[in-house]
This record gives sequence, structure tokens and C-alpha cells, in this order.
Amino acid sequence: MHSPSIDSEVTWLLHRAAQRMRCASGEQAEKHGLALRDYIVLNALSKTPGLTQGELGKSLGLDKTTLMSQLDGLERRGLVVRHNDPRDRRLRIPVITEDGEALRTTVAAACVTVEADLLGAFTADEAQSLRHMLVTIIGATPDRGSCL
Amino acid sequence: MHSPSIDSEVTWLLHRAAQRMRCASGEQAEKHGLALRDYIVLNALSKTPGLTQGELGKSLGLDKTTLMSQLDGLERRGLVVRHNDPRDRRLRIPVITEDGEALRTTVAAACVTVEADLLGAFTADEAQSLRHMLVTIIGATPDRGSCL
DNA sequence: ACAAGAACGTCTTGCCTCAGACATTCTCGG
DNA sequence: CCGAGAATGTCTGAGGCAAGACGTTCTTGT
Repeated sequence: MHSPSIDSEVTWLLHRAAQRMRCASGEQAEKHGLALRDYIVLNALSKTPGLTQGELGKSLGLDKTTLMSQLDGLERRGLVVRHNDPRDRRLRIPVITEDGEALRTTVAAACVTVEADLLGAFTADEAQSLRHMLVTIIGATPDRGSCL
Repeated sequence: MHSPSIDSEVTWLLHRAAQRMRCASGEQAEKHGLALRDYIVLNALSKTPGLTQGELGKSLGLDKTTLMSQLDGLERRGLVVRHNDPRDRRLRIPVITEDGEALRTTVAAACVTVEADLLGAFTADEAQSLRHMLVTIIGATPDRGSCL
């Protein structure tokens, strides 16, 4: 047909693929009673500890108020604790608790399994190539705050 | 390379890359006075015409009410028209107008340019491989309504 | 033809997110 | 020490999205 459907198809393929994988991870997280965003926050806290709320929000592209309610919920469930920096009493440093870390580890393992399963159709070279291309794309585009 | 953080990294790389490219497309769309979602809807209307509102919303993973407000805005600007199917008076079939099609074409061209620019670092084989892998991933995951 | 049920679009309510104002605390200059 | 200015976290109002109820219209069975 006449269709100029060359479109920006890669963009939407990328979007859909990311959506599906993120959804798969989210499913694993919810299987353990965590919303996807909760898991993301816990992951960040575990991987890069010591950040203030502001820094954390910025690194995740989350609004400060949104992050606040997230932390409220997580703190209520005993998965994180707001620490007061003795050197600067303005700063609240969220710290993941042992329970939180245990839960995070469990979910992370499940996510790795799922991802490995989804990527199982590819050879190691292909997967590596995929990573390389994604990194290239990310590097070629400006950073506008991840917006989750 | 000390990368023990095998994590589910591909998921997040995918997410970030998709985010960036989607953002780039959105920028092009907004440059012409369209929100990204408006452009997506127009694109769908142009590519697969004749769908009812419900079908359209389902195919895009958009909630029916959200789609309604979107169509309201687009109709107000004369970019689409709600047609009444004479065979079934319940059905409202949104149709893109000439103005809408013209605008859509313009934005689409801009998006193709941007995407080609971003993917310019890859060879044709690499790009093809990327598409193939993305399609594979999409095919391997269940369809849970794209949730835009 | 008629009634029961389903399907579709529209309207209303509640939740979540974001932008902005506010209080508290630190830093720096005097 | 004290005060002006900046930075951080928290609180409040506006807007967008999603779930549910409603009216209309089609279909099916009798």
C-alpha cells in the first residue's frame, strides 16, 4: 500500500518492549506485596546508600513530594528508616532496614530470573550487543529526569 | 570490570532508552503544539482507521475515559471528528480530518528524522537486529494493555 | 413484538502526582 | 554572636487519570 509506515517504529517497539519487561518485574514485585515503585526505591537505597531525599529523588527522576509519600509508606511497613544526619539537621537520610533488604533481595532474584528467561532466546553476543546499543542510545540523548 | 550487579539491568536500560526516545518524539510533537499522546492518537487514527472508541482505546492501552478527553480536545481543535456509525448508533467512530492528517504527517516526518539521527550510529544490520530482538521480547511477554 | 441481557459511550467521584508556598536549619560575612 | 541568604524537607491547592454508575442502543430468545 501507499503506507509511509516507516514511521518512528523503533521508538514504539522500544517503548512496548520496555513496558512489557517493566510490567514483568512489577508483577514479581507485587507478588511479594510491593508496588513497582517501592521496589525501585528500595533498590536505589541498597545500591547507592547515604543519599539525602533530594538527591535520591533527583537520581530517580521522582518528584520530592512523591518520594515523600513513598518513603512514608515504606517506613510505615518497617522497610526503611529516616535517619537524621547529625551534621546537618535539615537532612533526612533514608536507610533500608534488614527486613527491607531481605525483601529487596528476594524480589531482585525473581526479577533476574524473569529477565534471564525473557532474554533466553538470545545468544550472549546478541544480549551484549543489545546492551551496547541501549547504552549508546541513552548516551546520545539528553537527560531530562527519568520521570520514573 | 567489576560488575557483580547483574541485576535486571537490561530492563532498566530498556526503560531509560525508551524514555529518552519517547521524550525526543514528544519534543518534536510539542514543537508543533501537540502533546505526545495527541500525536499517538492521531497516528493510530491514520494507520488503522474505522475503529470505534473502545477498540481504539484497547489497542492503545488507553482508558476509555482518558481517550474521551483526548478526543474532546482534538475535536475542539478540528483535528478529528466523531462520526456516527449509521449501522449501530451506539458507536462513535473518530476520524482524522485533513488538518489533522497534515499535522500528523509533519510531526511524523520530524520524528523519523530524529530517530534516524539517534540510530545513525548503528549499521543497518545492527538496527535490524535491534528491531528483531525487540519484537522477540514483545512476543515473549503477555499483553497487559500497554498503559501508554 | 417484546423483554432480558449485553455493549458502547458518557458522566461523576476518588486517588495520585506535580507545582508552589512555608518552616526549619545551615553557611557566610560582619 | 547575630542577621541575611540559601538549602532541605514538609504541607497545601490544582489538574489528570482511572474505576464505577448511568442512559442509550443493539442482540437474542421466546
